[in-house]
Amino acid sequence: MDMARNKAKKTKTNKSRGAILDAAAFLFSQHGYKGTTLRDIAAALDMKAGSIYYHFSSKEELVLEILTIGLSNIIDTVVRDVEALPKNSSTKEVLVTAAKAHLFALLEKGDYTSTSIRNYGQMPEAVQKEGLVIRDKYENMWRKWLQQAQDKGEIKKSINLKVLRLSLLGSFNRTLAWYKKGEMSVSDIAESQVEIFWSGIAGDK
Amino acid sequence: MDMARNKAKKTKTNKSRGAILDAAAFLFSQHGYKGTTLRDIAAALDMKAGSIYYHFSSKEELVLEILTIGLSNIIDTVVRDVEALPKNSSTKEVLVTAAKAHLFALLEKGDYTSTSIRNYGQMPEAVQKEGLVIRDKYENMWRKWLQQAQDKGEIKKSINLKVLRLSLLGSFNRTLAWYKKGEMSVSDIAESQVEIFWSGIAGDK
DNA sequence: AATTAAATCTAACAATAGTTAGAAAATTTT
DNA sequence: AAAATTTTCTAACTATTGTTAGATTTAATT
Repeated sequence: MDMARNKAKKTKTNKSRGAILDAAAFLFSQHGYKGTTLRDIAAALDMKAGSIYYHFSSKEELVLEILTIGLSNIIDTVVRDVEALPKNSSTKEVLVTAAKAHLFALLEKGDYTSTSIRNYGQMPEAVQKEGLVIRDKYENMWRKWLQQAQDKGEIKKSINLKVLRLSLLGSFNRTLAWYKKGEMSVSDIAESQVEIFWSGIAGDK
Repeated sequence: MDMARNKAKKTKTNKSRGAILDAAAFLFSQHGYKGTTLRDIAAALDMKAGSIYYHFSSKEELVLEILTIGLSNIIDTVVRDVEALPKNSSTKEVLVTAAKAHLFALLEKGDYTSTSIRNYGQMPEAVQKEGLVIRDKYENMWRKWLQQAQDKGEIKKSINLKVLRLSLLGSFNRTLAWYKKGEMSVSDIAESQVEIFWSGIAGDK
């Protein structure tokens, strides 16, 4: 009957919806998608499993949203920080900035990103497909940066860019497996990693 | 009654026991531990789930054996190849050799190793614990090699060895996620990766 | 060929999973 | 405060899971 009415319904839904996402991201990152039940997630919030269905229509929808948030967060952070650099920044500066941004997003909002990066295999196919799309977009950015740097002579011609890109992102992402809060700062880790890739490790003797 | 008799019972058991391990490793690596059912594994071999219990006493025992095989395979291969080098080999030679051995083990017996390296979280605690023991042993080898190389001046003093070790192994292991048979050879990937770490990527301009 | 042992199957059990419909409680709006 | 709406709970259903005991088949040994 009445058509224009429910536009900006300030549904207070968003409170526990966010709480559910957080709890689910944490548990997924800890025990995997299949290893986490809706009852586990509900219990972490003093709720019952059935209640989750008021906010999400399925377990799959829940994990899809976590995946999207996790991956987008990395991309957005990296893009923002890199674009904020002066136009004439050196490749190394870009690398350090991107590395720091990537690691910050990865290790701070860690529950979302690690859910996204590990355990592809156990997720429903539709979710995997969506993840690939986002990841490809991100990898293409890196592909472009590295190619431009090599064209300008700031990266040796002899370097295989595919191996480089995958080694870089591989060692960034693997940080998830060993990073412990309080030991080394995210910033130091990023600088250390870029320094290794940039200058190599060979001694002078 | 008769005591010494069943010493080397050439039980023909070993045939389908191995087949079960192979099928399980493949499925685990593809869909994760929790995402693979005993019925899936049996079906892949035209068997029924119950039959698996003639060879293994539980799903946990099955995955534990796969994990042990996968990790030990990497360690054994790497140790064998590195120890076969002449005593006076350079650090870079050691690195290239170790990288190749690691990647070969990782990518050839890939089902076992990738089951072992991904998806820790979903495995039973006892299995995780065992995996950590083996992994620590391996990481300690690398720790030793890198430390000696730095002491001898073959790796810059300024390099943080912890970050280096984890970056190296991280990018090796991440190869699992992108390696495709037929594109780049395992050998080339290993050499490429070591070259990047060894000499860095900085151009001369 | 008969007997023994090895391997698989059948058929079920109990536990747990995602999911759902409707009742109950909590919150917001009037 | 009454009414309407939003949120959570209850309680169940169905499918699937790891697992088991016993019957059955296949292979090895005598």
